[in-house]
Amino acid sequence: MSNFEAFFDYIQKISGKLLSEDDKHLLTAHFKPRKLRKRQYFLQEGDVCKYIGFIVKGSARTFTVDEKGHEHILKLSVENWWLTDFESFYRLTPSRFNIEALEELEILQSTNAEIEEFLKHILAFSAMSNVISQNNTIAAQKRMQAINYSAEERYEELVSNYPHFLQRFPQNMIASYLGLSSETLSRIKKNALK
Amino acid sequence: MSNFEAFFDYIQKISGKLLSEDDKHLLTAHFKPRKLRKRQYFLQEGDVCKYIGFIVKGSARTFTVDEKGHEHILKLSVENWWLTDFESFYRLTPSRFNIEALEELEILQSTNAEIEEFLKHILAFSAMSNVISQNNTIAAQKRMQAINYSAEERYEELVSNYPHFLQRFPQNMIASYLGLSSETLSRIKKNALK
DNA sequence: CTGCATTTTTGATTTAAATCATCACTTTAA
DNA sequence: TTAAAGTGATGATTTAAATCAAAAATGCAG
Repeated sequence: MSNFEAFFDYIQKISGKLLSEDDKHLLTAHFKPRKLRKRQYFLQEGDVCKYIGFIVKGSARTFTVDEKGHEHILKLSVENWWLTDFESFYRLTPSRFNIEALEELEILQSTNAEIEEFLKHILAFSAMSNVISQNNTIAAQKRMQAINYSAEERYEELVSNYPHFLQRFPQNMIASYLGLSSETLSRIKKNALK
Repeated sequence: MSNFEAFFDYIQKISGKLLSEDDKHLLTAHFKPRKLRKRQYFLQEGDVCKYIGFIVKGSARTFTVDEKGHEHILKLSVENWWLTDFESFYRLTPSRFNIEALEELEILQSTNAEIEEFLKHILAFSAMSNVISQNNTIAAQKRMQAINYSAEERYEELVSNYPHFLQRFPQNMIASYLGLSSETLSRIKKNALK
């Protein structure tokens, strides 16, 4: 199934190691293909996030709803990204987040217990996990700096890091992701053209 | 050496695994004790962060200096925390950060190449590394939410997560860590008393 | 204990960004 | 095909927090 080919390529590329035929069979046996329609929820606030999904096609947003009923997007996810609430997934605690498909979404999903097995038995998988952990740690460091950035600076950072997001997601989603009102983002874009 | 006892305890506690005598010898042979005086730099902007340090005693701050010459604290670190710029340390790229001792600082330090060896040969060490990665990923998720928090909310979050920081660090450092001016923090504290 | 540094508090003013309101335009759905 | 909902732009107003300025409190080195 071509879904899995992209997945295998991804693992091999990130880890720098090859998957054996046995590895591939093990992954194919335990990662379940799943489709979600636009607006469908992968995770709802209050539920334990039992699954982690590898995005084959489509996109999703992770968001919270505050006391005033306002939504705040924490993450926008696209192809070849992992989809989960790591805290809830690792610790089996109820999630504070919602994860919703923004477009028709195709994922390969698995459970915590299965992931533990892959880590133990598939060399490329655990190497990939380490690389992703490093990347996450680095991304976290960068994110921490964002507190001190102005609206313009946060926008500029997005433009340079994820330029394709601007085409792919509506402006109000981008604004929410940047922690801005959509009016402010609209004005920033106008000024940026000059 | 009692320095190492605390370090071993930490590894065993976090990993949930025991260190063998061989493991301990390997760690003792490669982690070098080092002392830094107050105000001394562990890392300067522009340098590659060659070391990772485990804090035995004391505290440090990780900060950047912006174009206007203003300092922004990204991280405050205390006993039993790791001290490094992970991006620079993992990727061997010049760092954008400064790391400075805030108090007399005692660490056990090691290099990237040595850490790789520990990960390969010491089961408890690699288990610890995985747990820390999970924690980092979760912390990163939480930090991302901070963008949407008001000054008060960020302060309240600090109070509940790291209450001892308030005793240990001067208020202007806390303010910088929260991304606030020290005047604003002073006013928040006054209001919070009511 | 004393005098100077640093840190914290307090007040007045400015500024960046949110909010509120409206309009135009485009999808989506009935 | 028409209404309804979603999206984006723009202007007026409000608000949270920064900045500027100066006084009080604290901490130390001699």
